[in-house]
Amino acid sequence: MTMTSPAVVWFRLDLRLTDNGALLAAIARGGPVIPVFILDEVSPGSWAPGGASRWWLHHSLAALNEALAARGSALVLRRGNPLDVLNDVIEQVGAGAVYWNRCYEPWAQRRDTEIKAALKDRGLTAQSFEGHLLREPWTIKTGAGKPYTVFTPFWKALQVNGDPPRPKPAPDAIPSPERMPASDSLDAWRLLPTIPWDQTIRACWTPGEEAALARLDAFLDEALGGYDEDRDRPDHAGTSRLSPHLHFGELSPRTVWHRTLAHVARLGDYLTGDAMSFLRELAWRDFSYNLLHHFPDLPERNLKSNFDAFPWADDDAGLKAWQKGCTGYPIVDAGMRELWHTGWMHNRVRMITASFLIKDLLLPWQAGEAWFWDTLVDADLASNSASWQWVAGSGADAAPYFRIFNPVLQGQKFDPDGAYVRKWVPELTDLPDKFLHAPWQAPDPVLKAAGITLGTTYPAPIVDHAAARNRALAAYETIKSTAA
DNA sequence: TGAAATGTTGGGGCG
DNA sequence: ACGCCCCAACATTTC
Repeated sequence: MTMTSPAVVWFRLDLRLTDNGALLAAIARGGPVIPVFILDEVSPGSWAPGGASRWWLHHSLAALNEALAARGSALVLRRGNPLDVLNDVIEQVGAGAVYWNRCYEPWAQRRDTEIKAALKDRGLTAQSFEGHLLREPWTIKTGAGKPYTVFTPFWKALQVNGDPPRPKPAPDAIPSPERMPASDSLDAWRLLPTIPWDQTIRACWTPGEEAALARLDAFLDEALGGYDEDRDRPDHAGTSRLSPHLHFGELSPRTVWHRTLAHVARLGDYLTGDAMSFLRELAWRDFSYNLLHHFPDLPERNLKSNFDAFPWADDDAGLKAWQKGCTGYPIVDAGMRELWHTGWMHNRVRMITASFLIKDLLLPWQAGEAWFWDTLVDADLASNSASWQWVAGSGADAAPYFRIFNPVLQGQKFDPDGAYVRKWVPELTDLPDKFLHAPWQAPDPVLKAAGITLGTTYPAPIVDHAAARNRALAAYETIKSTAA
Protein backbone atom coordinates (compact mmCIF):
# COMPACT_ATOMS: atom_id res chain seq x y z
CA MET A 1 0.00 0.00 0.00
CA THR A 2 1.08 3.59 -0.52
CA MET A 3 1.42 5.88 2.44
CA THR A 4 -0.17 9.31 2.20
CA SER A 5 2.44 11.96 2.86
CA PRO A 6 2.02 14.14 5.98
CA ALA A 7 0.07 17.37 5.88
CA VAL A 8 1.10 20.49 7.76
CA VAL A 9 -1.61 22.56 9.43
CA TRP A 10 -0.30 26.05 9.90
CA PHE A 11 -2.13 27.54 12.88
CA ARG A 12 -2.33 31.32 13.11
CA LEU A 13 -5.40 33.22 14.38
CA ASP A 14 -7.40 30.01 14.58
CA LEU A 15 -6.26 28.42 17.82
CA ARG A 16 -9.13 25.94 17.97
CA LEU A 17 -10.17 22.49 16.87
CA THR A 18 -13.87 23.22 16.30
CA ASP A 19 -14.89 24.72 12.95
CA ASN A 20 -11.36 24.44 11.68
CA GLY A 21 -11.49 23.79 7.93
CA ALA A 22 -7.75 23.51 7.49
CA LEU A 23 -7.41 20.91 10.21
CA LEU A 24 -10.30 18.84 8.85
CA ALA A 25 -8.86 18.98 5.33
CA ALA A 26 -5.51 17.77 6.61
CA ILE A 27 -7.14 14.87 8.43
CA ALA A 28 -9.33 14.02 5.43
CA ARG A 29 -6.20 13.69 3.34
CA GLY A 30 -5.54 10.49 5.24
CA GLY A 31 -1.92 10.87 6.29
CA PRO A 32 -0.23 12.13 9.44
CA VAL A 33 -0.97 15.70 10.51
CA ILE A 34 1.66 18.16 11.68
CA PRO A 35 0.17 21.13 13.57
CA VAL A 36 2.58 24.08 13.48
CA PHE A 37 2.47 27.53 14.98
CA ILE A 38 5.05 30.04 13.77
CA LEU A 39 5.92 33.14 15.76
CA ASP A 40 6.28 35.54 12.85
CA GLU A 41 8.22 38.63 13.86
CA VAL A 42 9.71 39.34 10.47
CA SER A 43 7.02 39.72 7.83
CA PRO A 44 7.05 43.27 6.49
CA GLY A 45 4.22 45.50 7.60
CA SER A 46 3.21 43.22 10.43
CA TRP A 47 1.82 44.69 13.60
CA ALA A 48 3.73 42.92 16.35
CA PRO A 49 1.39 41.87 19.15
CA GLY A 50 1.52 44.08 22.22
CA GLY A 51 2.23 42.97 25.75
CA ALA A 52 -1.32 41.93 26.62
CA SER A 53 -1.74 40.01 23.36
CA ARG A 54 1.52 38.17 23.92
CA TRP A 55 0.30 37.11 27.33
CA TRP A 56 -2.90 35.76 25.82
CA LEU A 57 -1.05 34.07 22.96
CA HIS A 58 1.18 32.19 25.37
CA HIS A 59 -1.74 30.70 27.26
CA SER A 60 -3.80 30.06 24.16
CA LEU A 61 -0.95 28.11 22.57
CA ALA A 62 -0.56 26.07 25.73
CA ALA A 63 -4.30 25.31 25.68
CA LEU A 64 -4.21 24.35 22.01
CA ASN A 65 -1.28 22.04 22.63
CA GLU A 66 -3.22 20.33 25.41
CA ALA A 67 -6.30 19.90 23.23
CA LEU A 68 -4.16 18.44 20.47
CA ALA A 69 -2.43 16.13 22.93
CA ALA A 70 -5.82 14.81 24.07
CA ARG A 71 -6.35 13.69 20.48
CA GLY A 72 -2.97 12.08 20.05
CA SER A 73 -1.25 15.05 18.47
CA ALA A 74 0.98 17.96 19.52
CA LEU A 75 1.70 21.51 18.51
CA VAL A 76 5.06 22.24 16.89
CA LEU A 77 6.28 25.71 17.86
CA ARG A 78 8.73 27.57 15.65
CA ARG A 79 9.77 31.16 15.19
CA GLY A 80 11.21 32.96 12.21
CA ASN A 81 10.34 33.60 8.58
CA PRO A 82 7.21 31.52 7.98
CA LEU A 83 8.21 30.24 4.55
CA ASP A 84 11.63 29.17 5.81
CA VAL A 85 10.05 27.44 8.78
CA LEU A 86 7.43 25.70 6.66
CA ASN A 87 10.08 24.54 4.21
CA ASP A 88 12.13 23.16 7.06
CA VAL A 89 9.18 21.27 8.54
CA ILE A 90 8.09 19.99 5.13
CA GLU A 91 11.55 18.68 4.49
CA GLN A 92 11.89 17.02 7.89
CA VAL A 93 8.65 15.05 7.61
CA GLY A 94 8.31 14.79 3.85
CA ALA A 95 5.02 16.69 3.86
CA GLY A 96 2.99 16.93 0.67
CA ALA A 97 0.49 19.58 1.70
CA VAL A 98 0.09 22.68 3.81
CA TYR A 99 -3.31 23.90 4.98
CA TRP A 100 -4.28 27.04 6.85
CA ASN A 101 -7.24 29.20 7.69
CA ARG A 102 -7.14 32.66 6.21
CA CYS A 103 -6.05 35.82 7.98
CA TYR A 104 -7.27 39.11 6.58
CA GLU A 105 -4.75 41.71 7.68
CA PRO A 106 -3.25 43.19 4.51
CA TRP A 107 0.31 42.31 5.55
CA ALA A 108 -0.70 38.75 6.38
CA GLN A 109 -2.52 38.34 3.09
CA ARG A 110 0.53 39.53 1.16
CA ARG A 111 2.65 37.06 3.09
CA ASP A 112 0.24 34.18 2.59
CA THR A 113 -0.17 34.83 -1.12
CA GLU A 114 3.60 34.66 -1.60
CA ILE A 115 3.90 31.54 0.50
CA LYS A 116 1.09 29.78 -1.31
CA ALA A 117 2.71 30.52 -4.67
CA ALA A 118 6.11 29.35 -3.44
CA LEU A 119 4.72 26.08 -2.09
CA LYS A 120 2.73 25.41 -5.25
CA ASP A 121 5.82 26.09 -7.35
CA ARG A 122 7.46 23.20 -5.57
CA GLY A 123 4.54 20.93 -6.42
CA LEU A 124 3.05 20.92 -2.95
CA THR A 125 -0.61 21.22 -2.14
CA ALA A 126 -1.25 24.58 -0.47
CA GLN A 127 -4.79 25.47 0.42
CA SER A 128 -6.44 28.07 2.61
CA PHE A 129 -9.86 28.01 4.25
CA GLU A 130 -12.44 30.45 5.56
CA GLY A 131 -13.70 30.57 9.11
CA HIS A 132 -12.32 33.65 10.85
CA LEU A 133 -15.28 35.76 9.69
CA LEU A 134 -18.99 35.28 9.10
CA ARG A 135 -18.44 35.87 5.39
CA GLU A 136 -15.42 36.42 3.19
CA PRO A 137 -14.82 40.18 2.85
CA TRP A 138 -14.74 40.13 -0.93
CA THR A 139 -18.16 38.48 -1.22
CA ILE A 140 -20.18 41.40 0.18
CA LYS A 141 -20.53 44.22 -2.33
CA THR A 142 -23.06 46.94 -2.98
CA GLY A 143 -25.30 46.82 -6.02
CA ALA A 144 -22.68 48.92 -7.78
CA GLY A 145 -20.01 46.35 -6.97
CA LYS A 146 -18.29 48.55 -4.39
CA PRO A 147 -17.44 47.78 -0.76
CA TYR A 148 -19.93 48.92 1.84
CA THR A 149 -18.82 51.91 3.85
CA VAL A 150 -21.99 52.22 5.92
CA PHE A 151 -22.76 49.60 8.50
CA THR A 152 -26.53 49.23 8.26
CA PRO A 153 -26.71 48.26 4.57
CA PHE A 154 -23.68 46.04 5.16
CA TRP A 155 -25.57 44.29 7.95
CA LYS A 156 -28.52 43.77 5.67
CA ALA A 157 -26.35 42.44 2.87
CA LEU A 158 -24.66 40.07 5.29
CA GLN A 159 -28.00 38.51 6.16
CA VAL A 160 -29.59 38.51 2.73
CA ASN A 161 -28.29 35.07 1.79
CA GLY A 162 -29.35 33.47 5.04
CA ASP A 163 -27.19 32.36 7.90
CA PRO A 164 -23.43 32.01 7.52
CA PRO A 165 -22.11 28.45 7.13
CA ARG A 166 -22.61 26.12 10.06
CA PRO A 167 -19.52 25.40 12.15
CA LYS A 168 -17.86 22.07 11.56
CA PRO A 169 -17.36 19.76 14.53
CA ALA A 170 -13.96 19.16 16.08
CA PRO A 171 -12.19 15.96 15.00
CA ASP A 172 -12.13 13.06 17.47
CA ALA A 173 -8.63 11.99 16.67
CA ILE A 174 -5.72 13.52 14.81
CA PRO A 175 -3.24 11.12 13.22
CA SER A 176 0.36 11.83 14.08
CA PRO A 177 3.62 10.87 12.41
CA GLU A 178 5.95 8.50 14.23
CA ARG A 179 8.03 11.49 15.24
CA MET A 180 6.92 15.09 15.38
CA PRO A 181 9.47 17.65 14.22
CA ALA A 182 11.33 19.42 16.98
CA SER A 183 9.45 22.20 18.72
CA ASP A 184 10.62 25.32 20.50
CA SER A 185 9.80 25.62 24.16
CA LEU A 186 6.87 27.94 24.68
CA ASP A 187 8.45 29.38 27.80
CA ALA A 188 11.59 30.22 25.88
CA TRP A 189 9.60 32.52 23.62
CA ARG A 190 9.16 34.78 26.62
CA LEU A 191 5.70 35.90 25.66
CA LEU A 192 4.91 36.35 29.34
CA PRO A 193 5.98 39.55 31.04
CA THR A 194 9.18 39.45 33.04
CA ILE A 195 7.68 41.67 35.71
CA PRO A 196 4.44 40.20 37.07
CA TRP A 197 2.02 42.89 35.87
CA ASP A 198 -0.27 40.14 34.66
CA GLN A 199 -1.65 39.04 38.04
CA THR A 200 -4.99 40.79 37.65
CA ILE A 201 -5.22 39.82 34.00
CA ARG A 202 -4.72 36.20 35.00
CA ALA A 203 -7.62 36.45 37.44
CA CYS A 204 -9.96 37.81 34.75
CA TRP A 205 -9.36 35.55 31.81
CA THR A 206 -8.89 31.96 30.76
CA PRO A 207 -7.49 31.75 27.23
CA GLY A 208 -8.18 28.71 25.10
CA GLU A 209 -10.98 27.09 23.15
CA GLU A 210 -12.57 25.26 26.04
CA ALA A 211 -12.89 28.45 28.08
CA ALA A 212 -14.12 30.35 25.03
CA LEU A 213 -17.00 27.94 24.47
CA ALA A 214 -17.83 28.01 28.17
CA ARG A 215 -17.82 31.82 28.09
CA LEU A 216 -20.20 31.83 25.14
CA ASP A 217 -22.62 29.49 26.87
CA ALA A 218 -22.42 31.44 30.13
CA PHE A 219 -23.16 34.65 28.25
CA LEU A 220 -26.14 33.14 26.46
CA ASP A 221 -27.53 31.79 29.73
CA GLU A 222 -26.87 34.81 31.91
CA ALA A 223 -26.76 37.94 29.81
CA LEU A 224 -28.43 37.51 26.43
CA GLY A 225 -31.79 38.44 27.95
CA GLY A 226 -31.68 42.21 28.22
CA TYR A 227 -28.50 42.47 26.17
CA ASP A 228 -29.85 45.27 24.02
CA GLU A 229 -29.83 47.67 26.97
CA ASP A 230 -27.40 46.06 29.37
CA ARG A 231 -24.53 46.00 26.90
CA ASP A 232 -24.14 49.74 27.48
CA ARG A 233 -23.74 49.40 31.22
CA PRO A 234 -20.15 48.99 32.37
CA ASP A 235 -21.42 48.45 35.92
CA HIS A 236 -23.23 45.27 34.80
CA ALA A 237 -21.78 42.09 33.32
CA GLY A 238 -23.88 42.78 30.26
CA THR A 239 -21.45 42.09 27.42
CA SER A 240 -20.17 38.79 26.09
CA ARG A 241 -16.46 39.38 26.73
CA LEU A 242 -15.75 37.10 23.79
CA SER A 243 -13.51 39.56 21.92
CA PRO A 244 -10.11 38.07 22.82
CA HIS A 245 -11.37 34.55 22.14
CA LEU A 246 -12.64 35.68 18.74
CA HIS A 247 -9.45 37.54 17.95
CA PHE A 248 -7.27 34.49 18.49
CA GLY A 249 -9.78 32.26 16.76
CA GLU A 250 -10.41 30.11 19.83
CA LEU A 251 -14.00 30.45 18.79
CA SER A 252 -15.30 31.03 15.29
CA PRO A 253 -17.92 33.74 14.71
CA ARG A 254 -19.98 31.11 12.92
CA THR A 255 -20.08 29.09 16.13
CA VAL A 256 -21.22 32.20 18.00
CA TRP A 257 -23.89 32.88 15.39
CA HIS A 258 -25.39 29.40 15.32
CA ARG A 259 -25.21 28.77 19.05
CA THR A 260 -27.00 32.04 19.64
CA LEU A 261 -29.77 31.10 17.22
CA ALA A 262 -30.04 27.65 18.78
CA HIS A 263 -30.32 29.22 22.21
CA VAL A 264 -33.18 31.43 21.06
CA ALA A 265 -34.90 28.49 19.38
CA ARG A 266 -34.68 26.55 22.63
CA LEU A 267 -35.77 29.30 25.02
CA GLY A 268 -38.20 31.32 22.99
CA ASP A 269 -38.79 34.22 20.68
CA TYR A 270 -38.74 36.75 23.48
CA LEU A 271 -34.96 36.67 23.08
CA THR A 272 -34.97 37.43 19.35
CA GLY A 273 -34.49 41.19 19.76
CA ASP A 274 -31.58 40.79 22.14
CA ALA A 275 -30.06 38.06 19.99
CA MET A 276 -30.19 40.22 16.89
CA SER A 277 -28.56 43.08 18.79
CA PHE A 278 -25.79 40.70 19.79
CA LEU A 279 -25.30 39.27 16.30
CA ARG A 280 -25.29 42.82 14.98
CA GLU A 281 -22.32 43.58 17.23
CA LEU A 282 -20.67 40.44 15.92
CA ALA A 283 -21.24 41.76 12.41
CA TRP A 284 -19.37 44.98 13.30
CA ARG A 285 -16.32 42.77 13.51
CA ASP A 286 -16.92 41.57 9.94
CA PHE A 287 -17.59 45.16 8.87
CA SER A 288 -14.22 46.24 10.28
CA TYR A 289 -12.49 43.44 8.40
CA ASN A 290 -14.29 44.49 5.23
CA LEU A 291 -13.02 48.03 5.64
CA LEU A 292 -9.50 46.81 6.33
CA HIS A 293 -9.62 44.50 3.34
CA HIS A 294 -10.78 47.18 0.94
CA PHE A 295 -8.84 50.05 2.52
CA PRO A 296 -5.55 48.51 3.62
CA ASP A 297 -4.24 51.87 4.88
CA LEU A 298 -6.96 51.93 7.54
CA PRO A 299 -4.59 51.35 10.49
CA GLU A 300 -2.33 54.24 9.56
CA ARG A 301 -4.14 56.79 7.46
CA ASN A 302 -7.39 58.75 7.67
CA LEU A 303 -10.00 57.20 5.45
CA LYS A 304 -11.29 60.73 4.86
CA SER A 305 -8.26 62.53 3.54
CA ASN A 306 -9.39 65.97 4.66
CA PHE A 307 -8.43 64.81 8.16
CA ASP A 308 -4.80 64.79 7.03
CA ALA A 309 -4.80 68.54 7.67
CA PHE A 310 -6.39 68.30 11.12
CA PRO A 311 -4.57 70.53 13.64
CA TRP A 312 -3.87 67.94 16.33
CA ALA A 313 -2.35 69.07 19.59
CA ASP A 314 1.10 68.10 20.81
CA ASP A 315 0.42 67.18 24.42
CA ASP A 316 2.63 64.47 25.83
CA ALA A 317 1.53 65.20 29.39
CA GLY A 318 -2.11 64.83 28.34
CA LEU A 319 -1.40 61.52 26.62
CA LYS A 320 0.39 60.20 29.72
CA ALA A 321 -2.47 61.28 31.99
CA TRP A 322 -4.94 59.55 29.72
CA GLN A 323 -2.88 56.35 29.59
CA LYS A 324 -2.51 56.21 33.35
CA GLY A 325 -6.13 57.06 34.11
CA CYS A 326 -5.32 60.40 35.73
CA THR A 327 -7.41 62.85 33.71
CA GLY A 328 -9.61 63.92 36.61
CA TYR A 329 -12.72 62.65 34.80
CA PRO A 330 -13.82 59.57 36.78
CA ILE A 331 -15.48 57.59 33.99
CA VAL A 332 -12.45 58.11 31.74
CA ASP A 333 -10.00 57.18 34.48
CA ALA A 334 -12.01 54.13 35.47
CA GLY A 335 -11.92 52.86 31.89
CA MET A 336 -8.22 53.45 31.41
CA ARG A 337 -7.45 51.70 34.68
CA GLU A 338 -9.72 48.78 33.85
CA LEU A 339 -7.77 48.46 30.60
CA TRP A 340 -4.42 48.52 32.33
CA HIS A 341 -5.38 46.03 35.00
CA THR A 342 -7.46 43.57 33.01
CA GLY A 343 -6.34 43.99 29.38
CA TRP A 344 -9.90 44.83 28.45
CA MET A 345 -12.36 47.72 28.62
CA HIS A 346 -16.11 47.82 28.36
CA ASN A 347 -17.22 48.95 24.91
CA ARG A 348 -19.24 51.95 26.07
CA VAL A 349 -16.22 53.15 28.04
CA ARG A 350 -13.94 52.57 25.04
CA MET A 351 -16.06 55.10 23.18
CA ILE A 352 -15.95 57.56 26.08
CA THR A 353 -12.19 57.32 26.60
CA ALA A 354 -11.54 57.49 22.86
CA SER A 355 -13.71 60.56 22.50
CA PHE A 356 -11.84 62.15 25.39
CA LEU A 357 -8.42 61.54 23.86
CA ILE A 358 -9.41 62.75 20.43
CA LYS A 359 -11.80 65.57 21.20
CA ASP A 360 -10.98 66.81 24.68
CA LEU A 361 -7.21 66.41 24.38
CA LEU A 362 -7.16 66.87 20.60
CA LEU A 363 -4.62 64.06 20.24
CA PRO A 364 -4.45 62.04 17.01
CA TRP A 365 -6.45 58.82 17.00
CA GLN A 366 -3.31 56.90 16.12
CA ALA A 367 -1.96 57.63 19.61
CA GLY A 368 -4.98 55.93 21.16
CA GLU A 369 -4.87 53.12 18.64
CA ALA A 370 -1.24 52.39 19.59
CA TRP A 371 -2.00 52.36 23.31
CA PHE A 372 -4.99 50.05 22.90
CA TRP A 373 -2.93 47.82 20.63
CA ASP A 374 -0.36 47.35 23.35
CA THR A 375 -2.70 46.95 26.30
CA LEU A 376 -5.77 45.08 25.03
CA VAL A 377 -5.90 41.30 25.16
CA ASP A 378 -8.35 41.52 22.26
CA ALA A 379 -6.21 43.92 20.20
CA ASP A 380 -7.32 43.30 16.63
CA LEU A 381 -5.99 45.27 13.69
CA ALA A 382 -9.34 45.54 11.93
CA SER A 383 -11.57 46.34 14.90
CA ASN A 384 -9.05 48.61 16.57
CA SER A 385 -8.27 50.80 13.58
CA ALA A 386 -11.84 50.91 12.27
CA SER A 387 -13.17 51.86 15.69
CA TRP A 388 -10.62 54.59 16.34
CA GLN A 389 -11.33 56.13 12.96
CA TRP A 390 -15.03 55.81 13.69
CA VAL A 391 -14.70 57.86 16.88
CA ALA A 392 -12.40 60.39 15.23
CA GLY A 393 -14.88 60.94 12.45
CA SER A 394 -12.21 60.23 9.86
CA GLY A 395 -13.47 56.75 9.03
CA ALA A 396 -16.32 54.93 7.36
CA ASP A 397 -19.84 55.45 8.64
CA ALA A 398 -18.10 57.55 11.23
CA ALA A 399 -19.55 59.46 14.10
CA PRO A 400 -19.81 63.10 13.02
CA TYR A 401 -16.87 65.01 14.40
CA PHE A 402 -19.15 67.31 16.35
CA ARG A 403 -20.57 64.39 18.28
CA ILE A 404 -18.56 64.96 21.41
CA PHE A 405 -19.16 62.88 24.51
CA ASN A 406 -19.56 64.72 27.77
CA PRO A 407 -17.77 62.42 30.23
CA VAL A 408 -19.91 63.60 33.13
CA LEU A 409 -23.21 62.95 31.39
CA GLN A 410 -22.00 59.65 29.99
CA GLY A 411 -20.95 58.58 33.45
CA GLN A 412 -24.27 59.58 34.98
CA LYS A 413 -26.19 57.84 32.24
CA PHE A 414 -24.34 54.54 32.03
CA ASP A 415 -22.90 54.21 35.53
CA PRO A 416 -25.70 55.85 37.51
CA ASP A 417 -24.82 54.28 40.86
CA GLY A 418 -21.11 54.74 40.31
CA ALA A 419 -20.32 51.09 40.88
CA TYR A 420 -17.96 51.01 37.91
CA VAL A 421 -16.11 54.18 38.90
CA ARG A 422 -15.81 53.09 42.52
CA LYS A 423 -14.38 49.74 41.44
CA TRP A 424 -11.57 51.23 39.37
CA VAL A 425 -11.10 54.60 41.05
CA PRO A 426 -11.34 53.56 44.69
CA GLU A 427 -10.09 56.88 45.99
CA LEU A 428 -13.52 58.28 45.08
CA THR A 429 -15.47 55.56 46.90
CA ASP A 430 -16.85 57.78 49.64
CA LEU A 431 -17.96 60.57 47.35
CA PRO A 432 -21.79 60.75 47.15
CA ASP A 433 -23.35 59.60 43.87
CA LYS A 434 -24.37 63.16 43.11
CA PHE A 435 -20.77 64.28 42.68
CA LEU A 436 -19.09 61.00 41.75
CA HIS A 437 -18.79 61.81 38.05
CA ALA A 438 -17.75 65.42 38.67
CA PRO A 439 -15.76 65.60 41.91
CA TRP A 440 -14.68 69.19 41.25
CA GLN A 441 -18.30 70.26 41.65
CA ALA A 442 -18.51 68.89 45.16
CA PRO A 443 -18.44 71.48 47.96
CA ASP A 444 -15.31 71.45 50.08
CA PRO A 445 -16.94 69.85 53.14
CA VAL A 446 -18.24 67.00 50.97
CA LEU A 447 -14.79 66.40 49.51
CA LYS A 448 -13.26 66.55 52.94
CA ALA A 449 -15.77 64.07 54.36
CA ALA A 450 -14.93 61.70 51.49
CA GLY A 451 -11.23 62.03 52.22
CA ILE A 452 -10.50 63.62 48.86
CA THR A 453 -8.10 66.45 48.11
CA LEU A 454 -8.34 67.34 44.45
CA GLY A 455 -4.91 67.56 42.91
CA THR A 456 -3.48 65.29 45.62
CA THR A 457 -5.55 62.16 46.27
CA TYR A 458 -7.30 62.46 42.89
CA PRO A 459 -6.42 64.75 39.96
CA ALA A 460 -8.26 67.93 39.20
CA PRO A 461 -9.64 67.81 35.62
CA ILE A 462 -6.73 68.23 33.20
CA VAL A 463 -8.99 70.11 30.78
CA ASP A 464 -12.26 71.95 31.11
CA HIS A 465 -14.69 69.94 29.03
CA ALA A 466 -16.78 72.88 27.85
CA ALA A 467 -13.68 74.75 26.69
CA ALA A 468 -12.20 71.60 25.17
CA ARG A 469 -15.38 71.00 23.25
CA ASN A 470 -15.24 74.47 21.73
CA ARG A 471 -11.58 73.99 20.88
CA ALA A 472 -12.37 70.71 19.13
CA LEU A 473 -15.21 72.23 17.15
CA ALA A 474 -12.97 75.09 16.07
CA ALA A 475 -10.27 72.62 15.01
CA TYR A 476 -12.82 70.66 13.01
CA GLU A 477 -13.99 73.86 11.37
CA THR A 478 -10.53 74.30 9.80
CA ILE A 479 -10.82 71.08 7.75
CA LYS A 480 -14.54 71.12 7.12
CA SER A 481 -14.52 73.12 3.89
CA THR A 482 -12.32 70.49 2.29
CA ALA A 483 -14.54 67.62 3.41
CA ALA A 484 -13.96 64.54 1.31
C1' DT B 1 -23.91 54.09 19.37
C1' DG B 2 -24.57 63.09 21.64
C1' DA B 3 -24.65 67.48 23.67
C1' DA B 4 -25.75 72.14 23.85
C1' DA B 5 -28.37 75.88 22.25
C1' DT B 6 -32.55 77.47 20.88
C1' DG B 7 -37.53 77.22 20.27
C1' DT B 8 -42.22 75.95 21.84
C1' DT B 9 -45.77 74.85 24.96
C1' DG B 10 -48.58 74.72 28.88
C1' DG B 11 -49.50 74.85 33.87
C1' DG B 12 -49.64 77.65 37.72
C1' DG B 13 -48.45 81.74 40.59
C1' DC B 14 -49.61 86.30 40.96
C1' DG B 15 -50.91 91.10 40.29
C1' DA C 1 -61.45 86.58 36.16
C1' DC C 2 -57.87 87.49 33.25
C1' DG C 3 -53.50 88.21 31.31
C1' DC C 4 -48.79 88.21 32.21
C1' DC C 5 -44.72 86.03 33.42
C1' DC C 6 -41.87 82.27 34.89
C1' DC C 7 -40.02 78.14 33.94
C1' DA C 8 -40.26 73.17 33.58
C1' DA C 9 -40.77 69.93 30.02
C1' DC C 10 -40.40 68.71 25.65
C1' DA C 11 -39.10 69.44 20.65
C1' DT C 12 -36.08 71.20 17.18
C1' DT C 13 -31.73 72.85 15.35
C1' DT C 14 -27.15 73.40 15.51
C1' DC C 15 -22.60 72.15 16.48
